[in-house]
Amino acid sequence: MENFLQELNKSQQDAVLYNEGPSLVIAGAGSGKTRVLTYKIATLLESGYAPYNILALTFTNKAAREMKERIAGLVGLPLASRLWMGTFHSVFSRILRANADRIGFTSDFTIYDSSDSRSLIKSIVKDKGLDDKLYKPSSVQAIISNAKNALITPAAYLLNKELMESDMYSKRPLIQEIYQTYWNRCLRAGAMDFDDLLLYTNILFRDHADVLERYRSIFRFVLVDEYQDTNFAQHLIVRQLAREHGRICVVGDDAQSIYSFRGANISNILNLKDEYPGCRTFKLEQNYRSTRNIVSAANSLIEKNKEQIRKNVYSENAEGSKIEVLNAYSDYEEGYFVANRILEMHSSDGYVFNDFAILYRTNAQSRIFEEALRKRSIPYRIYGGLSFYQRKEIKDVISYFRLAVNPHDEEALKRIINYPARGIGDTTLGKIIECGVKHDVSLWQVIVSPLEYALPVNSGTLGKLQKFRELIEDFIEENRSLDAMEIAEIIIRRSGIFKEIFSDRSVENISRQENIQELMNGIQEYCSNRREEGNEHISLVDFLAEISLATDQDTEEDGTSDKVTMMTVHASKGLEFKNVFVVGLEEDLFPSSLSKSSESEIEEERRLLYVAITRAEENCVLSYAATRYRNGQPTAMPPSRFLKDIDPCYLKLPSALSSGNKIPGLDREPHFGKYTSHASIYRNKTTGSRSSFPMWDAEMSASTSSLKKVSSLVSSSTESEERTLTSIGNISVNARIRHDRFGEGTVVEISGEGDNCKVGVEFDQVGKKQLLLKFAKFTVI
DNA sequence: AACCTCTACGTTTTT
DNA sequence: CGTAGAGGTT
Repeated sequence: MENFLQELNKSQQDAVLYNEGPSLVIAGAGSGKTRVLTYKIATLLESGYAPYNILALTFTNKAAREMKERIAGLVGLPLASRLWMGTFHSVFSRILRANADRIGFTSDFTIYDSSDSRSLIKSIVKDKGLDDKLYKPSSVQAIISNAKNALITPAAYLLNKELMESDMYSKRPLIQEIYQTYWNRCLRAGAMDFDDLLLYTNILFRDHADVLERYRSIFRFVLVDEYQDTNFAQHLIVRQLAREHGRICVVGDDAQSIYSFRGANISNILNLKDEYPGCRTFKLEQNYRSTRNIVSAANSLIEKNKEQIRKNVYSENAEGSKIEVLNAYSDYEEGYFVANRILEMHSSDGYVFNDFAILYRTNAQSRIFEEALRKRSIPYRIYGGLSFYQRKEIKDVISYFRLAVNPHDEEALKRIINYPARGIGDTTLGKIIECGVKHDVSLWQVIVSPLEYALPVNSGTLGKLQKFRELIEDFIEENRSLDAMEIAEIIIRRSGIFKEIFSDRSVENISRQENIQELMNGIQEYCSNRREEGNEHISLVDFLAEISLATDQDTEEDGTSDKVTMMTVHASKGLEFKNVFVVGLEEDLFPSSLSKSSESEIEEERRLLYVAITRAEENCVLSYAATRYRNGQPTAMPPSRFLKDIDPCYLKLPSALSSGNKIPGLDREPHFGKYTSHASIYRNKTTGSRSSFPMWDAEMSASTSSLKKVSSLVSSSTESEERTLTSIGNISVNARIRHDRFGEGTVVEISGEGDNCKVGVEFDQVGKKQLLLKFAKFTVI
């Protein structure tokens, strides 16, 4: 134990060693927060706590996994793996499964992801004959989610004057009714959404004193990471578990609170001392991650916020270089600048690609950087966007899994009742739903007893439904005895998915096959991991429970590959990189146009930038573009106000336009001129003439607009029924082309017409390929 | 029921 | 610009 302590500074030691009462650790960015938590848990274990007496809550699976690994390194895996450690959602879903009967569920309940719940809301709005423009499923979903986070049930909603009046004002008086129906249908389907996991935990603890008592005595010590991101429901769960005995340690940084949009409330951490009498506060202020310059720059930014706990984050590392500010004419040029800068630093400063991250405000920005990096052959990986589990073919397979575990699962059933096609169309499904609603039973119950519920369908349809029922019952039966892997294989074969997807090798099916293969590998891996931990029987339920709370952030990356990381700033929290590019620093993007209505929203955006900058260890680059494609339109973008919040003495401003310490564009309005000249660049490209910017010529020759030109010529040639198969559009046999993936090659044949038009190309590197003109991305050279 | 075309729509962040 | 969803067509 002594040697642990030597690796900690004084304030870290104090925080680790004080375990007699409640404590709050305010941990500045890069101050070794995770280290304190892991050592604290190790200390608790040494001082006699059993691992299962310790509850440690995090916000991401990744954070939980990393911490578990580090603790395993200190005390060994057997001990570490028996800690109650995980995200709020995963830990409490476990507890809910164990006590499901107390709250009207079974332990096999399904977890709806946000698209499941949106789809259910949509279906309810439709059933009630409401206008889905007014009752937009996503807005209704947000309202319901907020209510749940505030622990307001449908019944409580009805009694809540404020909410009901607000719905009246927005001309949507029936929201409560939708909420009530949503609630009932989830209950009937045996399903919980993300918010329910926290809400029902609160209900469980509130209504069942014996259960609460039991968990209070099990969790003799409670630790919570990232407390600034807790919402009311989470805060209350923690309070119920820990306030009485007061053995709690909460870690967080108010300066890094960036999730208020989903109900996180900074006052949970700011007011903690009032809730836990005798609470001691420890501040970790030394930053070990970043250079002095980066820390100072970040400090000068966050100082502009009014709401915060004052602290003095400092670094004793090298001074480091200044934060570089890049200004580009356009979003494309921004991508080009960043890609270039990465290559420069890669070749001259000895960095590997893993040392770089590009952080942006919105996922939509990733596209341009992908393109720019791909052109320069810089390897990259993207986090976020649509996750693996959101892909259609994966959701389909998972839906079968879900039904095998819980056939009442409405969303899963709707998804695959006619996939693969078995003649049960929308009309029949509509009748089943109507029938279920009428008798207040699940869709599955209607299918099992169609006569009892007087389902109005003909005998042919009835037969099809019974065949479907037998299929699912077969899965349910097999699932009782088989392992996750075995049942998964059976389901994929007997459901007809295998036949559907693996029968041919068409372009789009190949990627589906790969995805399903990847899913199977995932199950296999999950099973072997669980076996290592000493479980013999690994059921499908367990696997589903795991993946319904997994995000693509959690998919294992092979640490061997050397790639630039791209992700949103939100996703980067808790990570660090040697070199960080924060891009798109423009008004209405960062800060987002949707977060400008109040000062507190602006402050949150400022914290977001603070988080982004403090990810950097050695170099940080901030970039912005004067024009950017927004909704298909090139739009003038003023630089972000945050650029002038950072003390310019920590910045290296763009040389070309830097006059003194001014940020180009901040104090004047030159963009209109630049913007128009840019619009003309775009025009020039489509008409084929050359722009006057050399860099554009070099970089944009393989642009999407020239691709468009090819395909538009192709379709015009089909219109005139032209069948010259030696040339089509501006492609002809013997033409040289460049393909994004396959490199350069020579066209050897042209066949088909219209959308089926194919070109055979002999590539220099990879041999002959048939390219479907409709899809292939290449340019004639 | 599958396929296609057209239009409308939206762009915040995530367990 | 890109997609998703509706609507129409085979």
